[in-house]
Amino acid sequence: MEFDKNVPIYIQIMDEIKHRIIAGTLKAGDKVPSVRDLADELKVNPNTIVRAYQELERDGLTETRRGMGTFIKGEGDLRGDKLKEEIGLAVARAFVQKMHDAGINDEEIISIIEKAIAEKN
Amino acid sequence: MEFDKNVPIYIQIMDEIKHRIIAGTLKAGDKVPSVRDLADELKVNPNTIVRAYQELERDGLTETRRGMGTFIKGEGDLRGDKLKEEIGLAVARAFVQKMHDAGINDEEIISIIEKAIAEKN
Amino acid sequence: MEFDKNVPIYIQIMDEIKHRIIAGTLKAGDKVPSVRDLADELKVNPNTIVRAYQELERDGLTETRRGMGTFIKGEGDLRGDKLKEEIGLAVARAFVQKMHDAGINDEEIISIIEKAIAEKN
Amino acid sequence: MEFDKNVPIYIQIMDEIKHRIIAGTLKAGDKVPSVRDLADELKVNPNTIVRAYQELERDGLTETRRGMGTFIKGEGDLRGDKLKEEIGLAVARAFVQKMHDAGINDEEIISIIEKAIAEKN
DNA sequence: GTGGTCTAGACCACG
DNA sequence: GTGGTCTAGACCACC
Repeated sequence: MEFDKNVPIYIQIMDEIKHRIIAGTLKAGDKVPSVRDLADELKVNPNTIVRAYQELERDGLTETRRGMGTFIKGEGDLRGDKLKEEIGLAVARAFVQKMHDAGINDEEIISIIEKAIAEKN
Repeated sequence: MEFDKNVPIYIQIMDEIKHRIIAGTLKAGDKVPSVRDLADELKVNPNTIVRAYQELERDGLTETRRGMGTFIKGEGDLRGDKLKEEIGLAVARAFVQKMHDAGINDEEIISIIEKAIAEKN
Repeated sequence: MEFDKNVPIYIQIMDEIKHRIIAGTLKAGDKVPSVRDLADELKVNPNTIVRAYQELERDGLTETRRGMGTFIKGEGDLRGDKLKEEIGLAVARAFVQKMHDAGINDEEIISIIEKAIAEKN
Repeated sequence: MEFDKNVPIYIQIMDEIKHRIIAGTLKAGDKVPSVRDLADELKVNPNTIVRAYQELERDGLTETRRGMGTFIKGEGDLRGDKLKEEIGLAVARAFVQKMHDAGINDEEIISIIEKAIAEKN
């Protein structure tokens, strides 16, 4: 895993975990790597991992059991699909707001998005 | 004007200027407020305004004429519409990237955007 | 049984035993569940149960008889009522201290408590 | 300021700030000492102060303005009295719950509290 | 073994 | 000057 140096590493680790939940690689009840193991693997300081895990817990995505490790929290409705929807919608709302602020109207938004997508492929 | 504390104030000021150009409040040749005036108006450190103006100039949107102030640069194609397109596309590109990272595919992007728009109205 | 993750599990298990004594479910001379049984029941590491039992014994609430198990110790004054009083007073002392620290005076404490009680019913 | 070594220093710092808000020593809009200054004063690592301030912000009690410092956030209703009430009630709720769990009824709670208060004075 | 906290000291962007 | 992040390494309680 490579880090974008413009965004805090702990945020990128959180994102990675979220992506894995969405992708289904991590499911409710699964154990996440221990702080030390992941720190070694990512060549990152353990404190950085701790912080990422703590923030994930604050977000209600994981649960830590003392002395046992950190686990994906998934009581029924926090499955990948739900999370994907949540994240996606939150990001989309911010995006639409930004576009409106820039004086771009709804139809223009759609057409610009399509342009951006076409461009990427 | 209220600032989003997650993004540098000078960036937000740059955005504000751009929005005014798009909206037509500021047109090519117009004089932008003096550093001191704008600092007072926005209750912000003058240095912050200076930096915003410097970056706007670097972006080719303004030009400073010695002893006269800072002006909107308007040589032909830097009119509002062009700028609007430019900003919009840049924001859209970042947005599409973020959605892809989250495992959301192209059709889903469109549908989520439509949902976000509908929700706002 | 669900655990409050801010307090050690072995403490919570001790509390549970104490509550059972107060409630009368466990009486002097009764045998406490075996370490293995309780560990299974509570889905907890056996070491944790061992520690809870050790501390209960240190507190004089139980005694272990070699090869026979752990029993509620009941010599005269360690009946439920006495224990209830003891626990209650200890908890109350800590509570009053915390409220004083927060700048809440004695009358306010009583009135807040009454509010909290009313709220619960 | 002396620290109780059983509770995290950053929590104790948070409590201290809360107490000062309740006492009126810190009012809405006031600037809290800079991270470095407070770290020097308390002979504590700056990171510890940073964490305390960040958690206070998460709790909505303070606001940090980039490059300017950390300030008490107080839009109308988060004055000392309100906070006092909030903290007090939260603590009281937990206390009442604990007492009920221990099989102590409402009247007993009041009488025990009075005993604990009398004992302190 | 696990996570939680702290120190010491560094570098960065922002105002 | 300010806060934000990170590393390196330590100690602790808990399971």
